[in-house]
Amino acid sequence: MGRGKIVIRRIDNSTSRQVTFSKRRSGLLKKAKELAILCDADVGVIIFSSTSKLYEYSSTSMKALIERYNKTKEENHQLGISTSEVKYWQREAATLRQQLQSLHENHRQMMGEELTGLSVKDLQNLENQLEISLRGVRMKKGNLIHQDNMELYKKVYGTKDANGAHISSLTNGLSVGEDAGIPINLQLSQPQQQDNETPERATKLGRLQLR
Amino acid sequence: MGRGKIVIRRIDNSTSRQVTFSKRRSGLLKKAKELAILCDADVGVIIFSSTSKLYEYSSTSMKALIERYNKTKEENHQLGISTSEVKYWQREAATLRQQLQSLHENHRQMMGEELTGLSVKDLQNLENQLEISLRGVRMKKGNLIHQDNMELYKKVYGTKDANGAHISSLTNGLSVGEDAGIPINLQLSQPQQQDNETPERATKLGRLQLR
DNA sequence: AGCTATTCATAATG
DNA sequence: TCATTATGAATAGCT
Repeated sequence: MGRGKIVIRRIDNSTSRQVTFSKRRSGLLKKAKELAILCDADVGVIIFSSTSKLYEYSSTSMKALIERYNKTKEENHQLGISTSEVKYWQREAATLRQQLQSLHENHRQMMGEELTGLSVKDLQNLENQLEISLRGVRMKKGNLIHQDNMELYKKVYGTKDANGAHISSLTNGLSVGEDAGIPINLQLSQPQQQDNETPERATKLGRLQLR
Repeated sequence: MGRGKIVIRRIDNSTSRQVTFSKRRSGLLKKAKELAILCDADVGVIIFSSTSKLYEYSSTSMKALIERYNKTKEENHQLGISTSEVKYWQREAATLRQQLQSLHENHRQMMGEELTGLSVKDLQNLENQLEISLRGVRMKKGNLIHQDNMELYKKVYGTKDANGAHISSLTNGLSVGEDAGIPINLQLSQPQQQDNETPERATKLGRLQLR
């Protein structure tokens, strides 16, 4: 339909390619409209030019059409595009939220809060765990203080072999039980707030908000 | 183009509408292909017949085309369709995962594990918190045992006023410090595993898997 | 952008 | 649904 037949292959001449694009584009969109009206169909056309400019037509709304398209595809092929992808991430978020909630409840129990609903046995287990934790923490603290002391010792008395009696006397104290009864001789800078001032809630961790 | 001119309006006759749909549909798809090839454009066509059957053409992949379309639209209008919805839920999941990880780390610390990297001050705070928790748990346990005892007492000695000396002697024991030194006289069924058997890790809560 | 000779698409029909 | 054909529409190549 023109002054001569053409073969369907990329038009090399940039200008005539541009011209043809313009003509045929409007032709295509017109045909799409006609089809939609004549045959009561739902038609959508998306065209990106080689320069990435967008042209489109949709008999209803493109959004609705695309969603309909996705839904249809999903049903047929289990081929998930955006819609099912959304579902996937929603499920993911839900799972994570549940885990978070569960862990949060547990955490509150370990903080000594929200203890209602626990049986005596539960409480006993919790108590045992807390004692174990406490021992672990005190042990670690003891180790750390000992290290700090050693380094301080070196600084004060010179860099050579500060081991010997000191180590053994201190390491003895580490298998300790109830209280942090480790002799603190040369503490660096941290003031030991011996006995309970009100500590901030958690060691790390900002506010948690569960939704 | 045909034996006579037609006006563009819905074809009433169902049969000829069907026929026209078939012809024009293939025509439209052909034109779309030609446009894509001739002019180096990215073209997609979606057609739903009046009976909801889907026909489509896309010069590349429809998924890619739709995503490109959405992205372009988003940039222009901030009109978010599926793609941005996916992003929303991805962000949501990422946030939750971070919270979970953070809480999990904190939890491990309260379990006396993963203590490396904490300063002496951190450890001191943790220790204080654990002591507070421990007091809370012991207090609660004491209350619970006392309650159980009272009920048992009632069952054994009759339903009337089992208060008096018993209560005061027990409630005294509740403000206790280091050990769960509450006299247990009449325990119901829970065997008191006095002193530390290995307790299961947490009180509740199954395995946590962070990804 | 227009114009127009041609080709193409398709309405009507069998 | 398929084939044929007359006709109008679309458009390639020019200006």
